[in-house]
Amino acid sequence: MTFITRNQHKAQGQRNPGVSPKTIERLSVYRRTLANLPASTPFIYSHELAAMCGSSAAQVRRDLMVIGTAGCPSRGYAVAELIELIDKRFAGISSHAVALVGAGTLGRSLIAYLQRRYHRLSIAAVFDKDPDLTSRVVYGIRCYPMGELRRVVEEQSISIAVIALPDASAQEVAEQLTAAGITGILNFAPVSLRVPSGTCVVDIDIAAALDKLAFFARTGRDQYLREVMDESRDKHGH
Amino acid sequence: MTFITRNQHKAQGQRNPGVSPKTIERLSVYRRTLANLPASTPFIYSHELAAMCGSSAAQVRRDLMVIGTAGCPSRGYAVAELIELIDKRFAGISSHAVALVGAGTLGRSLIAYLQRRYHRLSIAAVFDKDPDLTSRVVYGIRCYPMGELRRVVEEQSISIAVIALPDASAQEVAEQLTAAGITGILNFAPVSLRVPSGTCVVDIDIAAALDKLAFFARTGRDQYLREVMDESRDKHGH
DNA sequence: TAAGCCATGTGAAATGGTTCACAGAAGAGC
DNA sequence: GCTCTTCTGTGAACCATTTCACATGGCTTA
Ligand SMILES: NC(=O)c1ccc[n+]([C@@H]2O[C@H](COP(=O)([O-])OP(=O)(O)OC[C@H]3O[C@@H](n4cnc5c(N)ncnc54)[C@H](O)[C@@H]3O)[C@@H](O)[C@H]2O)c1
Ligand SMILES: NC(=O)c1ccc[n+]([C@@H]2O[C@H](COP(=O)([O-])OP(=O)(O)OC[C@H]3O[C@@H](n4cnc5c(N)ncnc54)[C@H](O)[C@@H]3O)[C@@H](O)[C@H]2O)c1
Repeated sequence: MTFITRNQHKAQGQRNPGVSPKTIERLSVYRRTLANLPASTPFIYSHELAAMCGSSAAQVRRDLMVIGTAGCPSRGYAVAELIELIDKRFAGISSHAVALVGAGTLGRSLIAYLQRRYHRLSIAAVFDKDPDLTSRVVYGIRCYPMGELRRVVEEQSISIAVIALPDASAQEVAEQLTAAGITGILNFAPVSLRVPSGTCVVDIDIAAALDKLAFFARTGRDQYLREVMDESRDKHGH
Repeated sequence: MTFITRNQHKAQGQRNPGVSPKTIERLSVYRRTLANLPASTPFIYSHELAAMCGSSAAQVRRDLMVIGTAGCPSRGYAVAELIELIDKRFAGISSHAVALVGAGTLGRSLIAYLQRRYHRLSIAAVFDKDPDLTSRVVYGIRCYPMGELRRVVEEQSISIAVIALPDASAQEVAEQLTAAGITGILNFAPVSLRVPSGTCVVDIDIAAALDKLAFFARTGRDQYLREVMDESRDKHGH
């Protein structure tokens, strides 16, 4: 959930010609959904995957084009092969080690979550300035003082960091991170980070998400009417 | 951070003719940014606000059109007036009380966050099935057993809920919520919720956000342009 | 009062993303 | 083997969002 949208997203380099962020996000969801499938489902149709992911069949097929699809009519896609192809598309290049900065309420919650449920990337190190936390082990991960950031990031070839800091510290720490070689930041602080070219920021703004929800999820029955009216025009293919 | 994108978002009713979700999200960010401005800044230019929010001047002006702008050349926008206009656009919508379901690791973190830093909407009640948690007060908010959901939601006119539950329980609880009258759900579980028409779901998918980051934040210096991606897509019911 | 400057508000163009619609391929039934 | 059905892969149409570009008008300076 983010919002920042500077005027980038240009060339995206030669490396990934025109793969849209939306597609990448959905591929991540497809990957997770496929991995949770029981072994009794070796094949899947685009419309089935779409239903499971809240997407549309055409959208799924279009997304799968970027991984070089090999679906077969009258059978669909081979689940195992699909997972492999998605992984290949995501593979390589950046290291899989992630740094987390800020072991407060949110930070600890994220450690618990990512350690437990997520396997492509994992938190390799936690940093905090609070001496009560540093040099301890938080949810099984070593928490370092900020002074060690550069060293640990370099030693472990970390290129991605998560910011879970008080708003006022976020910009300052973002600068330390990029100076240490971080090229991707997942930012939970509701501030707009200014980072050098070449660094990628993804913001997760929970307050803005709630506002959006409040705006669109109006109460009352005229809402209901609206949806019903929409459905007359809503084909919802397959 | 989400992904789901059924074919809704049509007319959006007569009430909000064609206000895009992106615009609403950015208005929320503008609102917060303006509110944090020192009193010594009574006026602001679109390009200044854009810089603070990581947007562009044209984007800001375009967004502000939906609130009926009253900027003045050579002075910019009156900050107080802008906040008031944004509030008016958001106002009258749904009740400002939010229910949180699931007082686990993430749930408690969210309570702390929303109580402390966010003022437009606030958590009015927490629900959990764990008897150790219910009937207690968590971070200053009463935690009810699930059986009281319908009663409390009705009594307090709650229309928005946050789901912070184990993945396996999310769908089942989403159904209880809509049955109780909830029309908007902020969903942190990485599952695609199926909800009746008229219910709006906003997903926050942290794993997908990290994958997206890993994909675009490749290491190396051939990436010249900063990449910023966005956002959440919302889904109304089927 | 006039001239220069600069920012707003907004059509219009550009870009990005989704859906449509159909050709072609593969299995099922006969 | 032929036909029927149903799905994939994809150009093209469609829709949404962003950016451009400029007419307009307020403020300042002289
Ligand atoms: N708690 C949530 O659920 C939640 C949700 C959304 C967004 N956020 C945002 O996430 C951020 C963190 O929230 P939180 O609730 O975890 O805050 P917190 O105060 O609980 O934790 C912040 C941590 O950062 C550490 N810290 C502070 N300054 C630092 C610095 N300069 N360098 C290194 N470490 C430093 C502190 O020691 C503390 O451990 C905030 O910006 C908040 O707005 C939080
Ligand atoms: N922890 C995080 O930072 C984080 C981040 C992103 C997403 N998530 C997702 O958020 C969800 C919750 O994560 P968590 O770490 O807080 O889990 P958790 O296990 O710590 O908490 C879950 C809570 O839900 C309650 N619960 C379980 N089933 C219930 C039911 N049927 N009705 C009512 N309450 C019920 C449990 O008693 C528990 O208190 C998960 O889907 C997780 O994938 C968590």
